[in-house]
Amino acid sequence: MSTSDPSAERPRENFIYDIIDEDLDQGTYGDRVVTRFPPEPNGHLHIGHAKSIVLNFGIKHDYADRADTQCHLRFDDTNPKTESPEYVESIKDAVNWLGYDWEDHEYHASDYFEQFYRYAITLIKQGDAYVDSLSEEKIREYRGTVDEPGTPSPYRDRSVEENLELFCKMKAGEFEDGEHVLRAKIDMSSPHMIMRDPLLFRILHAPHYRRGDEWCLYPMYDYAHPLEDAIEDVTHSLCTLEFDNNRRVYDWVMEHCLDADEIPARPRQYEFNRLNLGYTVMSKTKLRHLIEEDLVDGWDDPRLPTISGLRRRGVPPSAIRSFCREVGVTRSQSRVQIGHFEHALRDDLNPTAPRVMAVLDPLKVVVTNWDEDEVDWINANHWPRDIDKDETRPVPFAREFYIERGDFREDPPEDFIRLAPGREVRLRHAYFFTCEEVVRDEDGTVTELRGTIDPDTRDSTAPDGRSPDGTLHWVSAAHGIPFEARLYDRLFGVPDPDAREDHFTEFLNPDSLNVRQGVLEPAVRDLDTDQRVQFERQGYFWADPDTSRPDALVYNQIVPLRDTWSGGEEGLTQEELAQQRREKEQRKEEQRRRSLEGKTDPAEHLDDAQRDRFTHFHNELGIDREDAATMAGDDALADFFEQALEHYDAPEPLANWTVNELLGRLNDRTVAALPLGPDEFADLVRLVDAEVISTRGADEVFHELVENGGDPEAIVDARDLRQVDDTEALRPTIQAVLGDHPDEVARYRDGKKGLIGFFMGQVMQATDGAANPELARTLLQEELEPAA
RNA sequence: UGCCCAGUAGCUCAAUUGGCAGAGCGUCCGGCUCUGGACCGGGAGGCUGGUGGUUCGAAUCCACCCUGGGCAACCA
Repeated sequence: MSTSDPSAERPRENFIYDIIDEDLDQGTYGDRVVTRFPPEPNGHLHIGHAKSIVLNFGIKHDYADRADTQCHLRFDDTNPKTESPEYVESIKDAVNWLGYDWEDHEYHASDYFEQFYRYAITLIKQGDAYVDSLSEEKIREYRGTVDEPGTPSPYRDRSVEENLELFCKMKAGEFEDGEHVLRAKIDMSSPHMIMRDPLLFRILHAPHYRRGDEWCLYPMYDYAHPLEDAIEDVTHSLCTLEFDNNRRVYDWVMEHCLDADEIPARPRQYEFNRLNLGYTVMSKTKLRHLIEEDLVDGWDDPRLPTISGLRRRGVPPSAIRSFCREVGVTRSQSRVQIGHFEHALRDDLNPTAPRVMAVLDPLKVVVTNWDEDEVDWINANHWPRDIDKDETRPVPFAREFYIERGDFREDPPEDFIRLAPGREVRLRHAYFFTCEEVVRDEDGTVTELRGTIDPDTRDSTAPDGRSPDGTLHWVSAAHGIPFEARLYDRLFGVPDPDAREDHFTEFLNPDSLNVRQGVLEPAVRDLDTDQRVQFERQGYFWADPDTSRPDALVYNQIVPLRDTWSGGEEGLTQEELAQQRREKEQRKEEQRRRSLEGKTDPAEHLDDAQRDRFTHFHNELGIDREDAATMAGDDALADFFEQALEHYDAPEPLANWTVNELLGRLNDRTVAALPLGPDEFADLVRLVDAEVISTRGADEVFHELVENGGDPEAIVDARDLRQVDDTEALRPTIQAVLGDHPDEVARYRDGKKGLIGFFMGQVMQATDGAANPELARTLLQEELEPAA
């Protein structure tokens, strides 16, 4: 489905939708869902931005029936050196064209400068920020490296008063660029480089395109962005994967700038994978390079992935939207095949582009059994049979017409089903034609074909039922309109021009633009000039909005038709597929070998005290090396384990639970922060050990303990989780489950044995995890295979 | 030798949070009296990166390893 209305398109599930669903359920933000698209106005938008636009505005549309939704267009204009109003206009134009409306939610970060400043004052007063007077170089030096901690700046401990005074002077313009900066006071030894006292403000004596010379103090992204989101009450702040690290500062700024009561409903940042398209480049600098070096014709060159380029090429906005919804929004980096994009274009254009005939590389054909003056006006349908539309146009057939030069071969290969000497083909919408004579010039080049039509085949069928394999498009020589066709191919010859050692321009495809002088059937004159059409058997085209004139038509190829005959450009051949499979197999084998080689002793990295503990766990308690090392390597965890051991002396099950279950639920917390202590933990393990509860039941109890604490046995009683070991008590439940799922039972008996898991799940659910799993499994098998 | 993220069909992604490994694209075969392309039907394709562990049951939890990517701008 493709329409001009973005809200009519179906949403595609992704993890961000899951998060929003969850927040709506929990009421985290009440019924609000507010997203934003935050470009910096320092360049033109491309298809990668479109993915973000479609995601953010798509959420606004998709949740409109369930929530109070908004999507803000925010210009993140905090760097006066690179930004300009022309870019603002170009971006607004692009978002509009894509079909989205930000209503009255157009914002500029530069409008928030006063608030950024006030928040900074707050941070200074709290002791969370300080003015640093180190040089740019020194700051870098002091920051350390990835494996060496940074060292604090000598200015780090300036008094609040001094900081305040200095910061005011910075704003007042009393210093030169780079003399001072404002930094957050976080942790110079953090393993996360980004947390080593990130810069908040720098001095920049540069006029801002909106604020003029009002400010000489400009905020950094890491400081400004969270505040922009907070100021606008954004709920879900979506950005690309490379901002993953920045989320730490994002959260820090929120926690330290906002009031306590604002924190629960504060904006949160989520990262998704950016769009990487094959055979093109997408970075601003690379695009700019192509334009400045005149390697393409400007930002709107139809070969470029820019919005303006795609627009000029003729790509409909609805096709871009559906493409962006089809590509995955995930956290795994990926490169999307250009074929996917082309498929999305064809899918969109197929039901909307009327068919016409055009010959791009004309070869003249003369019908010897047709009168010179006779013209047969044929009523030809604009639409193929599978499209539910019925509009026709008159197409003139006369003695001389053009066909595609490539549709004729003098000595055709085996599977060639087009025209050759002595062969008969079907002329689209017209007669069967047989080639009888080939005319050449002195160079031997074919200049003309001569032959005859069968007058009894005007409606494309023959009275004797014969049916040629090939169908050719054609255009009457006397009626055809000469025109220029511009065929575009991928800009680069390799899928990853930006990821190679050589400069990316080395890989430019010299044939990315191919200009042809063709002839067009006259009925196109009756179509709107901006109507996208299909030239039959060739592709989708539209008149170039910049250069096409009524007396000199120029058509851009939007996308060619899929071509299974001439060796697919996008699809892979069987051999290529097999090759790819082999390569993958080899990669796996290699990885397997290396991963085995790289194995280390789990106790290797322990310090002396930890090693003693490890020895104790392993040798005296009989815990296996890996688990013993895992616990010994985490002092708090080991303490917890030992305390639990005092309460219930069963080393092995306790170790299993500590490592496999407890560690899994811990995430970033330490055991000390949990609402359950070692005694309760030990009690839980005892209950499982004594088979009072099943592991599944224990899982539920454990979940409750981790969330709210409490007494394990009390929870078991309250939830009635005591394990059911009684065959007669369990059998009815099992029979009920089987009775509720007759289809699955049939499929199981048919051989789909994997369904045993499904039945187990049902039984465990029905009993809230109380059923003894082994018994349940046995009984299920008994019931499912009665005769056995 | 740090920290973070990700590895599921050839490709892009799913998998109701521990319970049937699926979809789209591509590919192959068949159908369609008029596009070699559109449309319809069907097939093949998987050791879920690896090894061990926890569990009645693991793509999912734990440990270690392997592979790829990101992070050390007074850019965003």
